Amino acid sequence: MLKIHNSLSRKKEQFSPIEPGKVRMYVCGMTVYDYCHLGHARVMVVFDMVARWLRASAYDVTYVRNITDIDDKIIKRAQENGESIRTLTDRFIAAMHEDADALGVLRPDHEPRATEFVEPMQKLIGNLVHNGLAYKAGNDDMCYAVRKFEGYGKLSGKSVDELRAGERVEVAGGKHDPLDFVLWKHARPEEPDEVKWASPWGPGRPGWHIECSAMSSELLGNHFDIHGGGADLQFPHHENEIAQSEGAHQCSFVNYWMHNGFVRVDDEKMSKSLGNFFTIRDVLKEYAPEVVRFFILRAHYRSPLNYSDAHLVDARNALSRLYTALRNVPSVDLPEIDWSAPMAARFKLALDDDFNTAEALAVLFDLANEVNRSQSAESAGQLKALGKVLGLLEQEPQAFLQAGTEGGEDDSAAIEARIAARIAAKKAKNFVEADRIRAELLADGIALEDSPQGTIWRRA
RNA sequence: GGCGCGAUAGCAAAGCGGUUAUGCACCGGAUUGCAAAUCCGUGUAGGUCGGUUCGACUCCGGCUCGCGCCUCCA
Repeated sequence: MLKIHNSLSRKKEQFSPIEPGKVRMYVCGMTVYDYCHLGHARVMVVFDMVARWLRASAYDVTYVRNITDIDDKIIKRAQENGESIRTLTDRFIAAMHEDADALGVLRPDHEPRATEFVEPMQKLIGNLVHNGLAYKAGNDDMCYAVRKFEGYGKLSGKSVDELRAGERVEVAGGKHDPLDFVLWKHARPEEPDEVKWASPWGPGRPGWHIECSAMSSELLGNHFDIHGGGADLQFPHHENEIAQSEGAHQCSFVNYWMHNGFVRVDDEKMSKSLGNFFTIRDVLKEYAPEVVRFFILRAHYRSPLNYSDAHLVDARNALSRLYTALRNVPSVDLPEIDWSAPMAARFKLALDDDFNTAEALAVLFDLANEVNRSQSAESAGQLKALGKVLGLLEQEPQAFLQAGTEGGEDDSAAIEARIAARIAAKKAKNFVEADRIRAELLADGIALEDSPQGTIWRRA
């Protein structure tokens, strides 16, 4: 039985879907005005893993991950670049897909773009006005009256009075209360026409939080199972979503809230504002995408994850051990996983316990040991099959072990030639020459392994 | 200031009230022409002070330190 740590209760809870056998999940995705960094990689990989595990657990999953393609930073960036919003966002959506594909992140069932759901957003705001929860502020922005929503703060554990928002947030735009947030921004003259939509409250554009309430409701219904995102979205974004959706629909919004921990650099959160971020594509120039995926899944999704070269190298070496086992022992393809088999049962227990991928990977290493010891094709097949559940170990082992860095030249022919020279030297019992070639190759990052079947190489 | 999270061996990272986590690195052995890979084995833990308990890394409390949210942020 699956247990999920619910941010609402701050406890692990037994998972029980609204509709038996079906899971509807919404995850806050990217604001597309720049390349994705490793923090984004973590959200994508973590919830990809969640969706995969739910599917492996025989749930019929509908997974939605939205794209924010209208917001202040996008407008600003497009103006700086002298291009249209659409050109900018299209470009970075394509880049995001490239990064996600590389990391083995399967496409969600729906990737709604905010700009395509402006009508539902307006409908939602209309509901809020009707329910007395929204008002027109002094500057003509439509705002949410936070204090009128009972239960505001239940997700973040904050109380309206404790927030004392005025201390750090400037009360702007004639809001009734500093905590109130914008639902609909009235059009500013300096902004391009591209970001102006007609509305009952005058031309303008949606506030940030409303898109998720509208899109989740359109694609998953007013009440669904799982809502995920980075821990920094818990407040205010997700708190505001609850206020909007429950305020508009007058029903419960989400049953399980999941928040993943941050990627850090030198024990500090990796973020745009701190400027300490590494883009996915930069990291992929140094490390294989599967190594990055493995690095992310090695930690529990709620723990902080420190990024450093040493950790990525460590992850690469660890993953090599699994691939080496698969290289050394041919595997049979298993049509399906027998979850009652000891290793598979442990693996399942781990993932059922709030998606404990660290523990699940430990099982994979134990299984690799068993594979090496028994040389069993069935065990090897099981290792492959379990790895696949996490989106790992799907490459040809040799391809992984011999892969160079992205864009590096293919020098395998030269390597093979030097290996042939060494074999000739060995045959002639010229071990000094053979060892010299081997040392030379190792200096070039190529490690040799002799076996009765011949000599094979991998990148060290 | 308010709210929350964490502190595990050289590094990384889990479970668990009593029995080997796991990976990388290290050491010994097997194997090998020598290595590598692999196997076998050894060692190195649980911030600090108290409490509960027959027994605590694991539960409770204090302290110290680190981090996050309270402002756009995955």
